[in-house]
Amino acid sequence: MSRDNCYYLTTPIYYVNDVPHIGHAYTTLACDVLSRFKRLDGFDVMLLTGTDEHGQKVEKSAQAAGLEPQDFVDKVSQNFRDLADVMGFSNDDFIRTTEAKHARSSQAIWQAIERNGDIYLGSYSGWYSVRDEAFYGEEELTEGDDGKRLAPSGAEVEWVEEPSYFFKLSEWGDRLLKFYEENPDFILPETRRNEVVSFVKSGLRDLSISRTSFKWGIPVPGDDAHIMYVWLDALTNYITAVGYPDTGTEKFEKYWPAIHMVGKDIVRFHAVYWPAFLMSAGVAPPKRVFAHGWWTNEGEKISKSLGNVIDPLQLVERYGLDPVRYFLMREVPFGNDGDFSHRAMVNRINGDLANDLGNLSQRILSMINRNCGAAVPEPGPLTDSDRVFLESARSVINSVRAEMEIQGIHRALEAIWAVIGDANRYVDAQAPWELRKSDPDRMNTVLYVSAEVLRHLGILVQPFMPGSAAKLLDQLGQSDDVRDFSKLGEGGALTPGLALPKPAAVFPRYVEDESPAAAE
RNA sequence: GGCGGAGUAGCUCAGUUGGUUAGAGCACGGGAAUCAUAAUCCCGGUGUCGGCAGUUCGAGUCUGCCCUCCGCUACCA
Repeated sequence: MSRDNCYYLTTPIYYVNDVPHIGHAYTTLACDVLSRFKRLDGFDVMLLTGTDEHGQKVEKSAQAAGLEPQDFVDKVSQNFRDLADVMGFSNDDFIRTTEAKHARSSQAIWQAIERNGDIYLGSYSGWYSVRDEAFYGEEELTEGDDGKRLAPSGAEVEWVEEPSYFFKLSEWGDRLLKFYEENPDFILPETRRNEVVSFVKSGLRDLSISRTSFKWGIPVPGDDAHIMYVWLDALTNYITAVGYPDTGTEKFEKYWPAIHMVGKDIVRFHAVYWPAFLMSAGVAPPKRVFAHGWWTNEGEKISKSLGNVIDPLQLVERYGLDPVRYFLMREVPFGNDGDFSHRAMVNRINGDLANDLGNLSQRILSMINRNCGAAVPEPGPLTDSDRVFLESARSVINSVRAEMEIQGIHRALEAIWAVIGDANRYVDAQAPWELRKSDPDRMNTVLYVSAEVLRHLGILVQPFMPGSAAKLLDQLGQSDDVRDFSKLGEGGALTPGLALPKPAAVFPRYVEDESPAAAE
């Protein structure tokens, strides 16, 4: 069992054959935000991402590129490390399934499953699509223009008949259902859980877990003619990274089991096959599988053939990193599908960021800068409304924490933004610009309270927008060692007299380029 | 076909175990203010809560039927 103050979160490992797109960025971003939150909250966090580098498709792509598979994957896996860099991801490790330790781990889990009597040799035949890495039934196929048979996805299929090892998944149905029953939050959101439960209830078939038709993979222990089926290989990365098969190590014991973040398309692999593999191998199943939704682009489904794939690097270039991070986490209830549009993006940037939070910090800090000698003012006695306002900012961490615990990322942001709304109302109601002449002491108090709330906001916003939050906290004179959640509340309160730098805009407005050239 | 989810203000969505005049944000209209990134604040909705019927003193919230959309899954020609 993992320790209470440890938090292990994984992204799927990304298939190197893909070019990184918004879906990859979105999954890892959510994990990054959750991880940063936990670190600030005092947890020992391990965030894992990486690349899935085996399989027939990779083998063929390498061949087409005139490269050895290893050289090919070395090259393309770099794309995903570059993405992590641009997006500011804070992953603690980047695993690659071509690493030696992963082959050892995968073979070990195979052997453990085998010892448990859940593997047998049989043979598999059927129509197989290399592109989809899936078998199809005869009736699902259509005929293409050239007479070739096509999968529902449009991919070509070929008749494959080969010996294969099977995992006795059919015998795991009841145990899986019992596990879901005893762990109602194992699969989130609930709608995905329902799907999985009904899938398992409908009866499971044994799972083919090896191939002989290609070589680019991890050999089956004791039978080199076979390589391990790509999903068993891929899923095992989650325990490889914490040291499997050495389960007695500190690393394994404190981190495993993990929370797996996945796209809704791969829920079954994570919520059915994977726990079954693990239980068979005598390893604890994951803590949770959270499946998020997909993005559309300006209302349209995203597809390569439509040519409307969203490149996260371009988004960052156009809107800036933190606005993109904020938008992706705020715009859509996490778990639902959502639509990306330029208009919605600009609304979030100018509304939530520039107007609400950006302008709030600017108005508070510039009043302090101009009227309080550029230093944190000395507060006088607090009024009831001061106290209520301060308390709401100090306690919002409780609801934010509760939401983050169940991956309610958008609701966590809503709670923070409610404080921002309160803050703007507070400043308006107290009108420190009038107090400047009528009651300077009271002005000092109001600005102190405002700045103190702003400090809380800066701290809270860090997981979502690390760069912007840092700028804000810099302007409040907060050193790096006073920015974690233990400093929320009265204990970390601003020290009167602390000199503050000249304020500068943290969230600039997005101004549309109105030039004729931009109108295309 | 089966299972599941959804259908609430122009848009995106909240609405605990059925109970006072159904909410938020955005958008839109009016006003105030001028510390601030032309930012902020206040005020403004006669929404058939998909439709019909029912249970109830009372239903967005429960029951039945129907319509539409989505997801998972099965099968047949």
